[in-house]
This record gives sequence, C-alpha cells and structure tokens, in this order.
Amino acid sequence: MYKETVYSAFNLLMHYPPPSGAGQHPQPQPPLHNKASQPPHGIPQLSPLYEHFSSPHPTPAPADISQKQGAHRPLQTPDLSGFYSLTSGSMGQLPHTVSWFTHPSLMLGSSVPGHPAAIPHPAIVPPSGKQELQPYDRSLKTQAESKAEKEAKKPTIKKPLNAFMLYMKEMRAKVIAECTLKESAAINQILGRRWHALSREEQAKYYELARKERQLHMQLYPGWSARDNYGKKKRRSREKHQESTTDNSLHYS
DNA sequence: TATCCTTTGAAGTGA
DNA sequence: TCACTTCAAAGGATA
Repeated sequence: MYKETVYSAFNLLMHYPPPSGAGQHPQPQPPLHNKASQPPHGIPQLSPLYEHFSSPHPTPAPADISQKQGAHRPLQTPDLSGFYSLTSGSMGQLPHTVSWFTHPSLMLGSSVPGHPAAIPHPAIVPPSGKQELQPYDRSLKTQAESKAEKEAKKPTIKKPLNAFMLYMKEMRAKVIAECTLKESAAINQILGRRWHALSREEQAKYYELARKERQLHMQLYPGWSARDNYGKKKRRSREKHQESTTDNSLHYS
C-alpha cells in the first residue's frame, strides 16, 4: 500500500519538470545529496548558491553565520527590520504569493521585545505537546527525579527551519491540492524534486528567509544549541537506517 | 500511542 | 577536516 502510494507519487514526478539536465529518461534519479558537505544540486562546489547574496549587497551565507556562531563572536544586533517588514505582510523586493504575515514559522511571539503578539514563538513547544494539568506530590520525588522531571518539562525550543523546510511549508498545500495526495512521504518526494527544479533566484529567496529565521532564533534564544534537542526523538536503529540508505543507493545505481 | 517514511539543509559528533 | 548523524515539518501507515 505504502509502496503503491510512493509509486503513484513517482509517476506524478515524472510529469513534473525535472531538474535541468535530468529526466530525459523516466529513470529514478541518483540519490539526492544529503550530506552537509555537498553543495546544493547544480551549484558549483566553490561557488555556493549564496553567492547570490555576495553582490551588490553582501549577505553572509548560512555557513558564514554558523562559523560566526561557532567562533562565539559577539552577537551583533541583526538588522531584522527587513525581516519584520516581511512578517508584516510585505515580501519586500521578493515577489511572492505567500502571506508571510500568517506564515506560522515566521510569526513572532511575545518574547520579542515590544512585540504585541501574545502567541509564543512557534519554535517553543511543550515537551509532550500537551499541557501538564495534574498536580503531583513533590515530596515523593527525589531531588534527582524532580530535577529530571523539571528538565523534561522545559519547553522544547525547536530548530529553526531551513530553506527547504520553509519551501515545503509553503508549497505543501499546493502539491496536495494538485496531486490529491496526503501522505507526507510522497508529498515530500515531489517537493524535493520541485525544489531542485527551482531557479537559483527562487531558491535564494528561501535561503534568505531561512537565514533570517536563524538570526531571529539566535536573538530569541541566545544560549540555544541544536544539541539541546539531540536524542529527544527516538529514532530507528542506525543499522536499520544504514540498511535502508544502502538500499536506496543500490536502487538508484 | 509511538515511530516510520521521505525530502533538504543546518548543525552536532567523533575520528 | 571529513563523514556520519540528528532534527526540523507533515500526516498517513504501521507496529
């Protein structure tokens, strides 16, 4: 059943414009890059996509930002004025159809100084997704237990969304409407193909938005690290994962 | 009810 | 520095 869905999605993919230089034959594409060290599809190794930002208005590439983070450089107040204007319904110079005012990942919470919204930033979620309403007898807990519980009750600050995730959020409904598919795995495959079919300029919009998301995230949660959420999701065993990726590699080769 | 699937990109980890 | 791993979103499928 699942495979059937995937196959139907694959058929749909075959009717969608493939990335440049690919798709002349309806064969499965080579595995899409999923290693951080590899450049995005079709982007020269030494000239990352972000060169788009290098001129005439230099904007640090995400890699630059991470390097700055890693180097613990003093956090300069990022110029988010443009970002805030984006969240206020204007895409600025970016001709785009999405209403960024309602973009859930870009809505600001009350934690933004001076921001009137009472909605917490979407990056913050309760650990279980539900509120704990039941009181409990603290006296029965050991110090270690209560500490662990306290830790577990800390709201989880989610990772900021990357460019592709922002793209997925925006385009998911459209793809669902077009394909009448609801299964996310299949939808995401289509979105992955469409992502690669985007022009560099179109992708750059999302890279820029993601960069601003990270900037805002850094400002809101200065001490936060992606490490904080490591191990919070129970994942399949590495063995199984490797097996499946090997399967995929074999499938594509 | 929890996890898997599936995608890309950012960031963490360990050698 | 490099390869590998995890987690972001989404929701149907599955155990």
